[in-house]
Amino acid sequence: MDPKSAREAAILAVVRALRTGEVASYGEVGRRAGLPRGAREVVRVLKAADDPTLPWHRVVRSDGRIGFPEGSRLYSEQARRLRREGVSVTRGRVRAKARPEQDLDALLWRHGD
DNA sequence: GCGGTGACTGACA
DNA sequence: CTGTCAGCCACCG
Repeated sequence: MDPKSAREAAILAVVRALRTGEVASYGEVGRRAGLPRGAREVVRVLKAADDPTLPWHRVVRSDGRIGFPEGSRLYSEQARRLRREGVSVTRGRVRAKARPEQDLDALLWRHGD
């Protein structure tokens, strides 16, 4: 198989594997797909993807912010989809569901803030 | 081939 | 907290 579509397939598989309410950064998706410096390629693949069932909204920046400029159409689209999954989005900041009893947040999103 | 670009990132001020 | 900045890398004109 040609290596280009192999990379794309790997990235798409990683994104599709994200479960409801789970978020990952572009860089993290790249790493899981075997591309340690692939953040920008993840972006390219997401942009080019035509699959409407692809959960692209679960991919955000490494600092926990949404990749689009606040106020843009895609920004609100992503924020809406995330909130519908129980992910809070405040002032551009995304974080997984707060679970005081479990430490799921740290597990999924080791941010150490 | 070459320079510009971007849904990025980590480091630093 | 907010900004730069240098790396990064596939794509595009």
